Amino acid sequence: MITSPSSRRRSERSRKATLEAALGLCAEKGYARVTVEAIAARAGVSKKTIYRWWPSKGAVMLEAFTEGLLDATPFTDTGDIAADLRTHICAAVRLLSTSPFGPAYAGILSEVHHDDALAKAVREDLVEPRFACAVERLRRAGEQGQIPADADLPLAVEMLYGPVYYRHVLRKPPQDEATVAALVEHVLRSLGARET
Amino acid sequence: MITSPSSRRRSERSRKATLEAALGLCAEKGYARVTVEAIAARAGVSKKTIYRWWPSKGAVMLEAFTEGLLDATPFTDTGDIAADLRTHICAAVRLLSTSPFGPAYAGILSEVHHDDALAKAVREDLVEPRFACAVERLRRAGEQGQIPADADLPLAVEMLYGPVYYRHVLRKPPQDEATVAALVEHVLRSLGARET
Amino acid sequence: MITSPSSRRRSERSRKATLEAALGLCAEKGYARVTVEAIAARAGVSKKTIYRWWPSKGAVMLEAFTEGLLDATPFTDTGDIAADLRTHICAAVRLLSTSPFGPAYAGILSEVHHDDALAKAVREDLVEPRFACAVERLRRAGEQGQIPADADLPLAVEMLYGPVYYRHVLRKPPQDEATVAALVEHVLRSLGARET
Amino acid sequence: MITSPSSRRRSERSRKATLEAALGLCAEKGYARVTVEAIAARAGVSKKTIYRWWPSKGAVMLEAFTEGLLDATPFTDTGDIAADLRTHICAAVRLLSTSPFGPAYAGILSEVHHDDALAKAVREDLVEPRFACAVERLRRAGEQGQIPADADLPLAVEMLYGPVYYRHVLRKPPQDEATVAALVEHVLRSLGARET
DNA sequence: CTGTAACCGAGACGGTACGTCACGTCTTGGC
DNA sequence: GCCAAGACGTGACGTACCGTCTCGGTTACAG
Repeated sequence: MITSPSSRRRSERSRKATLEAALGLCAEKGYARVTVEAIAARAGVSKKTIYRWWPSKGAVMLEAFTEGLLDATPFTDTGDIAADLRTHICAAVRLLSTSPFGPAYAGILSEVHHDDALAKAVREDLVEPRFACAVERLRRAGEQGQIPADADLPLAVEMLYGPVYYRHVLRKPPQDEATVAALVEHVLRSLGARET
Repeated sequence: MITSPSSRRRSERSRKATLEAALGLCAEKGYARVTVEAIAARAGVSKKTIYRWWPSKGAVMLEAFTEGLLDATPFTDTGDIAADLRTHICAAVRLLSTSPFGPAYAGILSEVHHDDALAKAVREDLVEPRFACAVERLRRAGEQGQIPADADLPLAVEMLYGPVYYRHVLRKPPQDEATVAALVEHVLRSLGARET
Repeated sequence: MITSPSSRRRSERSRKATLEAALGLCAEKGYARVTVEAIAARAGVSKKTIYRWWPSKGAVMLEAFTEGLLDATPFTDTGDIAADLRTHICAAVRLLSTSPFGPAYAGILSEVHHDDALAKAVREDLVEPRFACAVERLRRAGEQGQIPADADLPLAVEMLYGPVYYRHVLRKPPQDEATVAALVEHVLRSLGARET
Repeated sequence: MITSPSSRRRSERSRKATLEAALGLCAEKGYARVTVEAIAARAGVSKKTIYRWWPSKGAVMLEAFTEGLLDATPFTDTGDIAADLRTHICAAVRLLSTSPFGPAYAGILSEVHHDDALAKAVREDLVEPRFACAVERLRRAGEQGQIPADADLPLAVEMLYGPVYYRHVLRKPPQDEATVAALVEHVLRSLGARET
């Protein structure tokens, strides 16, 4: 984690209020217009306290975003790889279409380019675990014979997530369910999966 | 264009110097640490002049980036759709791996989320024209029977560009040529193209 | 004069419009808020033209003020020195209470401290001629026996004008007629004049 | 005072450094060329801090000037009204001839015309207290029979200060001691004082 | 009676300073 | 002994004018 995970002395009240204020302000004024000053003021917390526990606004937002993210996009295994991928990608798209999570993640990504620690935290705490989950789910599909054993699974995952990021960072309208379904179908077909 | 494209009286010298300074500073200190003040100082141009012709730092960078982009990633038509896509995507990946263009584009994308005018300019002047070129190239491939006539071409283009954006915004290592080749092959296969 | 006195080619229309705009703006927004840009815009004249004929805003204002001043505060000689001084001082006080002349003169004085040319122009074109007139009027009064022959006339003039400047620069309420009358009477008495 | 006189948290170090820098720069480059930026830079203080405690450059200068003024021009009471007035006026003239106080006060006066708060502060904190002192000193002289009981004391004070302001704002050479002596003598005589 | 040169309006230009904002650090005093 | 409150130095923001400088267009003398 980018934040020191805990301290006996850390005030949970301050932590909660800070994260809540951060997301709230993000929803109201957009990520870029949120300042540490404003978060502190809204949370009734001093700037010093924020800087004590997080290195930057991005880190606050990442923690807030992550807390909101985890249950929103579960990886299920119903035995139907296409359906599971559709479910997962749809959930991700839906989350990114939702305020404040969409703007928050966009903002976090925008800081990734000049904040090495944040970049590391995003990749290690957020992206790679879920990437690995997706690969793992495909691997099981391979074991079940739904896709060839030698399929290039990381490439497939990139082909799934890529268009989601593409639309999000360019602020294009997010995929609807049919588009997600087509995407999943194409990706599976590109791996040489049997048609469903 | 986000800038009024011309004014008889506009000083070409100032324009050139500004764009050059913007890219130079971006290479040296990173997009986020470039300020309009610094661009003005380096270019020997007044801040007022920059604000007269561009609404924001992002707009300056976009113009500079666009000028550098256009010849770097041409769309060729050699008759071999796979080869042409490889060529194009490789060029794009290579440009994004190159300072100052990679950082510049990442920075531009980071402003897209809070700058509507810039978002519009990026989409209309940069993304959509090239997206359309790619679709058009695929359409011709369809006419030549290299891919099915009813293929979902926009989806294919998103599957091509998506992973490039995905890696770029997450600061993952860019694709190498083999990965690009695999990507292109998978996308074509997902469309139902005859194997080459 | 601080301005080059004339040129055959000089546009009288521009000159008039400039002076008028300067006084008008001074009345509306106060001397300090008047800018050369605004004068030029209001007068329908280019900044270049203003700078061609006047070295500074203060010089424009001085010319405008002087044109308005000269007939406003004549030196009469009715044979009664006390009455004539009252008339003159009252006229001066009244002019300085009048927009835009009061603010304009206050503004000019405020520039005198950092503009040597303007200081010289104010003294030579405005202050000293009128100072000399006052001394001369007192000298004639001395010849007529209204005040002693050896009176310190410059000191007397300073005692007359001084309080007017004092109130003006401190933005105290200007003298009313009775106060002017008392002032004149005191000054004459201080010179050893016979009581009237 | 134009400034809130105190705040428990205000840094005395910053306040001192600011006032000192303001006077120093005023001496070196003249009031008009002093900028808040330069004061901040020289004092090692942030502009924000200056604007937190003073509303304008003029207010800074006024505080600096006032601190320097108070002991420079005391009102003594030796029992000899003429001598005391000479002493006081000479001290004032001398202060106004001294850098940076002369330029500073001239500059302050120049802002009085477009800054109502400053005008009020100058009058209330600077001019009127001293004016009242002078009237009071004259009143005691009246009690002692040095001047008539019904003399117009405020008018007398204006006749004393007026010429000092007159010369100062017009940048005429300041009065020498003999001129001050003559002025005082004339003013007292104008009140009907017994000759000394 | 027609060049041609000065003047004109317009406004872009390189600058300086403005007054504001947010940063991240530091200090104080109350709980 | 922790924390809110907020002052502090720093530095960039976007704006306003400065005074200089081209631009074309117009005007009015001089050849």
